[in-house]
Amino acid sequence: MASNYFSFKILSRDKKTKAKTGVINTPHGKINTPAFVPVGTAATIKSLTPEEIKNCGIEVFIVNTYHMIFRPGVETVKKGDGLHGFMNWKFPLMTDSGGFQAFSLGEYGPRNVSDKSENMVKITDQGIEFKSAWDGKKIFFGPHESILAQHKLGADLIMAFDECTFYPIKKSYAKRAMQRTHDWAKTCLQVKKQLNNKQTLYGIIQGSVFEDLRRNSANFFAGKPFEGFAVGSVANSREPRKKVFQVLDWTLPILLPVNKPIHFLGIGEVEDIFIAIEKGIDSFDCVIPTRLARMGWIFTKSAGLKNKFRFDITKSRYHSLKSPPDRSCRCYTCTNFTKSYLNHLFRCRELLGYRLATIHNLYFYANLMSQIRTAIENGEFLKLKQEWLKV
RNA sequence: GGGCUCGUGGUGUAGCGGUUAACAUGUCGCCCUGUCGAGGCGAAGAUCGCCGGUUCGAAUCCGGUCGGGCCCG
Repeated sequence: MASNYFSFKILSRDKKTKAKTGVINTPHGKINTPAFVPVGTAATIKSLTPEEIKNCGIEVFIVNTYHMIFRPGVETVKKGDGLHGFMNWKFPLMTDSGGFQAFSLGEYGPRNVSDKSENMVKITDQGIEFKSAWDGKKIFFGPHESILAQHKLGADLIMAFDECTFYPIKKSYAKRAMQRTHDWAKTCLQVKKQLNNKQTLYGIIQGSVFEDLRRNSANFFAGKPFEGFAVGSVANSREPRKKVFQVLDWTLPILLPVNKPIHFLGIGEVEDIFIAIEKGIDSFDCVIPTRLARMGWIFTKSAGLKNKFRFDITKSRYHSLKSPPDRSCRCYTCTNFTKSYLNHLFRCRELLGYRLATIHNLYFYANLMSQIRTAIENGEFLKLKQEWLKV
């Protein structure tokens, strides 16, 4: 175990925006920010080895606590020397609290708009009762359980247990969920202290799409001894796109003066990354590059904003094209294979197709973040943003 | 020369007397933002080789014909 624990240093600030570069130091090495954090749900970035992940330029990824609880079980991971040893990933890691699964695994039912919980996921002031996605067994999961599980998993950066809300939502319910999240946050801090835990704990700001609630939540977390902040329940609950960034406008002015790293949960599209960095965000996690890779979507700058910077390699028009997936890319995939070959692999559902597309997309995201960092350092963030987002 | 089989959307098949002919794949389109996801949804596409007959009704039964395959001489 390395001796240097967490620190966050801001290295440069853009003069015209809130964009900044920095370094998060962890016991497993540093993370350059702004950073993109890919998702390795089940203790793997699907289809890639740790070496391949690293070679894409990825410095950190996030594993899902909820999934580890059921398979293989946190004790098993702990016996395997924590996630780092279990996966043989020697670099920084993040874990999610498990709270998000109340949203992602629950039925999109009545709870959307009412205060009543009538789902297979039952939420109380104590925590969340989950019905296992694998065998239907019910388990209870609260702030205490979440921190304890994340403690055993041993990631460098961990998340406070929160309630991720649906949209649309009644304000009364959003307020209640936020208050619960605050109560749970306090419990998380207590449990962490009791465990003499040295992991870096992020508090998660909630409050849905309501300005006063979000400000309330940001103020609450700004005054608590969390090492970092995360903004939750924004991009994945069907909130109108406009609201997603309004939430940052409401909360970041409160959080930024505290000089702690700020993570934007679930954010992902290229355009969204530029907008969020401009407002002061330091890191993001998102399934987009990896999940879409398995669906045959290849990211390229040349596809442009209107195509969300990607194209579908499975289309018949790529059947015989001998050019690389992305001409301007220097990743392993693009320097060794053609569009035609990837098209073939996807049509045959060959495993290598998923792997090569994932490698490319992660490289694309890591490279994008690197370009953004350099631009911020050179005072050219807005220039780079405009170059990418021009229509 | 004789016998047996098969012929259904681009491709491979199911249906073997009765609603708008089913499925897979392919084509085209849409979707995916703290991963239930090595996907999901949708559209187009066949007058069931051809001709005739039986029947209220035939892709389905019968006869002929053309084409493919197999077997016996």
